[in-house]
Amino acid sequence: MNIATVIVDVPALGTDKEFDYLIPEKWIGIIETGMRVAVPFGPRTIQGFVTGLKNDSSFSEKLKELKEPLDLTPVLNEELLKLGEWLATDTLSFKISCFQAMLPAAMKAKYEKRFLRINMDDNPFLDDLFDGKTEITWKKAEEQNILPALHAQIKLGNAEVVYNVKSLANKKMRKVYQTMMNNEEIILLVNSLPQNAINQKRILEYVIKRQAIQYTAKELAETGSPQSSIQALVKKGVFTEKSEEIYRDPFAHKQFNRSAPLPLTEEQNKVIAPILETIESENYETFLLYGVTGSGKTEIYLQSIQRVLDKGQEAIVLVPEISLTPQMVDRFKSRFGDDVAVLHSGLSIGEKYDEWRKVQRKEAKVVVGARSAVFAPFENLGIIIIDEEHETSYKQEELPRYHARDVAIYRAKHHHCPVILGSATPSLETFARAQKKVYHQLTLAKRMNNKELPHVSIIDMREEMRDGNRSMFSRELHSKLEDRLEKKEQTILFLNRRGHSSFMMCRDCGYVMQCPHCDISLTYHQYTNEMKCHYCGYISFVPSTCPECSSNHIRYFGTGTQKVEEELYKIFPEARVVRMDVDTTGRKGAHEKLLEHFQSGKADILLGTQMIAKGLDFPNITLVGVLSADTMLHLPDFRASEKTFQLLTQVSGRAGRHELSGEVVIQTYTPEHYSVEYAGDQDYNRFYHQEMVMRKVGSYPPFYYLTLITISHEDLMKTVSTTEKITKYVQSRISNEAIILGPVASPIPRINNRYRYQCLIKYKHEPELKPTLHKVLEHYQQQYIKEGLAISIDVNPYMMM
DNA sequence: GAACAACACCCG
DNA sequence: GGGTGTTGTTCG
Repeated sequence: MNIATVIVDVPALGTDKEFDYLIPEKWIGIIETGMRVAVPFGPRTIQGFVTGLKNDSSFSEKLKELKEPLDLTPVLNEELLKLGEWLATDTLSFKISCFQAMLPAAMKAKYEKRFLRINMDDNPFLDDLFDGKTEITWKKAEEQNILPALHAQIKLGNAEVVYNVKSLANKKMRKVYQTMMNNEEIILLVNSLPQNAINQKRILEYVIKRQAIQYTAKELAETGSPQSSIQALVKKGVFTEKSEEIYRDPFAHKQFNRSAPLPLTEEQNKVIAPILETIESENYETFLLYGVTGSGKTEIYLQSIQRVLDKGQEAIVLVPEISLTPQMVDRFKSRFGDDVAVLHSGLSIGEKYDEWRKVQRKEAKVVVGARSAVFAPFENLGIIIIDEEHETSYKQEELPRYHARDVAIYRAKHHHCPVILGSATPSLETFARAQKKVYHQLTLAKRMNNKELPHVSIIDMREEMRDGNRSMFSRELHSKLEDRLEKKEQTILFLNRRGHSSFMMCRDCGYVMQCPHCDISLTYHQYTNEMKCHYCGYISFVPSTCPECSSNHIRYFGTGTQKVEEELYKIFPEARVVRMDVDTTGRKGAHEKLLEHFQSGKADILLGTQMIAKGLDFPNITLVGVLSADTMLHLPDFRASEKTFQLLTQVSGRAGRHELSGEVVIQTYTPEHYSVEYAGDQDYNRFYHQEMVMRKVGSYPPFYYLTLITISHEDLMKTVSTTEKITKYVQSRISNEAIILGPVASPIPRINNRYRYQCLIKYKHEPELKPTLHKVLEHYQQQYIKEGLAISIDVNPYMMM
């Protein structure tokens, strides 16, 4: 086996294939499938993944030798390599992008270009160019404007360019000092030291006191002695100096109280039985764990995982990014201790890398993390759990556009283990599959403490308006807020800002400030006092008079959290409000701090957007107010009703989870809409049936699969004509059963001066579709990429914009 | 994606 | 001729 097949780090269609490389003699037997290697590629050296080993190549020319391995052990096992290939075909992405998506960001290659001086003769000009050294980085040369001069020297044979592949990953190391001396020897040494060597003496006294075999640099430094005296002792042979890898521990400052399994209710016992059976019999099966909020889903997860661990297997738990609050992590850490690795975007690149390495080295058995944690490199998986299964954050919007649920099921089939999809409001796709017995449905209908679900009142804001109430708080919400403030109970106010955020409009002529590069209105940001485009980042001043008609009746509309906060202070000056949105939670850890502040009772009202809808479980919350339930309802998205229902149900579930019972007030302009009405009744079943009718009529999932093709280009005509051509071509290659919508302009027809057209394909079974789309990409990518034509294909899209 | 060869163009 | 900018090809 002296030839390696390699997928190289060039995300392009022409390079999305295996390249053969000779393995140099000294690496034979060391280089394995799944390792990262540095390979020469054209004139450069780049990173690649070894996908296989073989003895002969069909490549007709002479093979190049690969340069060196970048790992000691493979970073991708056979399963993950196969998964990557499948993912690439399934989502129409490049293999290299899929491999990279499976690994922590720290493993992405960093490339470095340097000039090396070859001619060492006395040459003042060369000395000057290289600043007296033997090499200079490309970056430095560029800054100093000496690139042309260096190129000239390369031609003369006085210098050359070397390419380096560096791993972004840096293991955190620390110095440790070991001593082989016993007490007597040390005392002898202390006595032989000169009088003034107090620092060395102090260290040795510490050593005698501690009697440890090894000391960290930090420990020795704490004796108050400088680094130089430690080095002096190393020289004298007291210590041997070593480096060892340490893990960055994001939870180092935290104490986790060990928790024991809780006794299960009768209902929970019924539900967990088939899961445990599947774990025992090592079969693949997908379960839908459908349970209302507070019904004890997490305990089911924990005890299922316990069984998996008892069998010596491993577990993956996916949670939506937003709910990776300490609360969730706490529950897993306190049950499974150091067996848990946590992977989420709040960690630094290095921290993520360390958590990943814990898994790779089998030091962790349970991974709790967001979407990408589904790729955790376990080899003996016993269960995959996806909590809040309906969350759209499980779909990655960038390449590769995969859905964690699909990956989970793929991996579970490979490992013969169960997948649990947990939700109080399952996605229609999942629930429909459970109804069809594709998934095994398990239901938890009762809340654990037998608390009743909170009472929900739906307020028609049109009526409030008619009765002369122009405030954003209905009379009912107002009086309930007053009541809670008096009783010192807590309230959550939820503002569904997605849909329309605050924009400027002239009351006289109706002018709305638009982004000059995108067909979207600018959003007003109070904290910076700017008008900002959410798509291209364009920033403009805030007009004081209307640019169209010069009227000074230009005002901002839509309700931002800041505006609600101001209003709250006006009505309830004594209320202590915590505001949570992108502005107040930007900094790392801010999220947790605000929640802690609220939890400890230092605030009366928690005001926020989406991010407060999930996972919060505070005993003193007795009122939940939704300020405008229907802003999302009018988005051009067939899932708008589903999302509205889910969100309203989720927020309502925040109230009265403990001793105190709760109330929910939902304010809306469309109380008659079924998603609002059924959310008010907390009636998932009726919502499901109504929504399924709508989906059937519209030929949407779960009745049809979708694939969305979006074409964008600076020139409108080019965009339209290309979309037309592609649509026609696709139509000619697939059956009449499929429905093709388009070409039509995208919901946002222009972003960053690029026009956007799209074509939506609805289908049930089209084996030719993916090959056809691949051909489309091949055809156009080659032909048009230089003109700036962009084609994006999203299989099972969640964002229709 | 990036390097480079091939090509076109311009210089006055 | 030579410098400069653009385009197309290729990478094992």
